[in-house]
Amino acid sequence: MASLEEQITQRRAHLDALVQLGVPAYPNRFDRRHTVSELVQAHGSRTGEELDADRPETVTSGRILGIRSFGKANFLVISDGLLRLQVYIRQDSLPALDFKIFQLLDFGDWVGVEGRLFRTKTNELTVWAARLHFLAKCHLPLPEKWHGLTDVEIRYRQRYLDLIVNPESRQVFEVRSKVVTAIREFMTTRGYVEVETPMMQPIAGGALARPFVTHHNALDMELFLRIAPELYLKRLVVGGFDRVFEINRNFRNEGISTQHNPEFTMMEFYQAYADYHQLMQMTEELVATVAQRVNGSDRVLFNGHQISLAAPFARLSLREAARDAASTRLGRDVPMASLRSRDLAAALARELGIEVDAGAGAGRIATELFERLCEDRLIQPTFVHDFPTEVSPLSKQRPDDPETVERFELYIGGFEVANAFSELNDPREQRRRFEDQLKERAGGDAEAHQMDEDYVRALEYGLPPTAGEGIGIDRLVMLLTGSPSIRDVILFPLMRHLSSRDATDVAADATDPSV
RNA sequence: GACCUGGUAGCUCAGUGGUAGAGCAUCUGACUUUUAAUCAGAGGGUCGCGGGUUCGAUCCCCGCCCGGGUCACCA
Repeated sequence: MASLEEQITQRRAHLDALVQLGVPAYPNRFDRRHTVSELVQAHGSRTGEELDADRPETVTSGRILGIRSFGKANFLVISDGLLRLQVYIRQDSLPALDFKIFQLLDFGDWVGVEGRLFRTKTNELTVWAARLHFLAKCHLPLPEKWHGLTDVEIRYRQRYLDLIVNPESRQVFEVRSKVVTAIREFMTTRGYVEVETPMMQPIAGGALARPFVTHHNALDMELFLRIAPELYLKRLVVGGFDRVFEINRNFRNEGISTQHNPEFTMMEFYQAYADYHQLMQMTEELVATVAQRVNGSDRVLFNGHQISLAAPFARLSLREAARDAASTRLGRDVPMASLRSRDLAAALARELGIEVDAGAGAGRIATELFERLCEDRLIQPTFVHDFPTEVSPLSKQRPDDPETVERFELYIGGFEVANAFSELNDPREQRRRFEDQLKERAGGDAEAHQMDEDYVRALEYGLPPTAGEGIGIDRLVMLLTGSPSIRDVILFPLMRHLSSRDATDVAADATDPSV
């Protein structure tokens, strides 16, 4: 007996046998006193003598990840998903029924255990079971206990399996949760109010990206999944929420890569009376605080790089970065003026072998040069600031240079982690910027911004001086967990459909009682 | 979208133009402090799917499906 079907049949037979013994197949509750993790944390450092002195009793539970059987003496390894604990099953220490239950258990089953803690001869912390309770059946064989599950496709499609057998995967998502908690606390203690704004929007605004389209039946209305919460959050600042933030998903209908998932989590926040300089400072503080909080260190190892997340971060102007990189590449001094004139910039791009859109102005070309020449080299945290106005339709210009806006992006590990700017709050200038975007849209740029009349109207009521920022949570978690792919920090990353036969899934057949 | 690369037992992986292999898991037996338990035995496969070449294909060729990576595009 060994094929998958046979193993499933065997496991079901074990469950049927339990029912024959009068054991409930699916009991409704189990009153556990301690989790496995609590027991390990409370007693993991205590000696056998100490345990024998006060004989701590417990009622605990978990999934069986190991069975070692010696006939009348047996060991289980149970896990609460985080830590593991051994259980000693001795035939003459248990009621006869409980021992029969033990004999019908399979790897992966859920059990409850009552007993006292002790240490075995090999000094392993162990529960000496006085009672054993059956809690739920695992009908399917688990991946191997030693190598775990390494097939990334199964790890992503069936994350539950990954979590059962790969503790390091569980750890990543524990860290992710702590990151969100730490950020939320960081923000709320600074007086930011957490809000929720629409994810279904009639105009997908606030970023330059292609949206997903959906439809509301009763209203017969086309809607877009949001690409950013930005315009709604700023409406709230107009309404008097002078510090707001939101942590939730954005959706962008674009390519997938190690750094891009179609839905991703962003923390976006707005602060009235602040400008982008203050946000740089706050961002340094936030990143270092969160790192300390979740890892106990502001240093991380990412893709083989030791990265220091301690403030202050490097600061680099976008055009200077592009000019310096271009100079190095060409072996001559490229004058800054080359990035300010459309014709000179286009010639420079040609010289560097970088293609740019025919309609691109000097600002877009300079940005393109930066992205192509500099971006992936920014391993240590770096604020790249002062973006061209042309690529920043919602940002406020520098008073001394209208071609440049007060905007920065934070790069760590070679990719963008945050994007922030002083918010454009002049409604007439905003309308003009939207109109420029409409021209680009008419020219075929599907990512150009649409006109949002209500947003302009909100600005007409008056947005105080405000700075805002978006921080990519997935990417921050990648850095803090050393995960090279965004799919490793998203519980259920988007995957293609399997064929209908495969998607039916052997498991579905196996657990269907009608089969 | 282009290129590179992978898909063999429940899992981790070998392998070959001539009836398909290991370890773990499974099943049978032994074993009252083991821990990747051990020992003895047994079973388990549409070699991703579909064509082609061949006396014969898991292997060679073509197409497709599903992953992973690099680039392009984006955040």
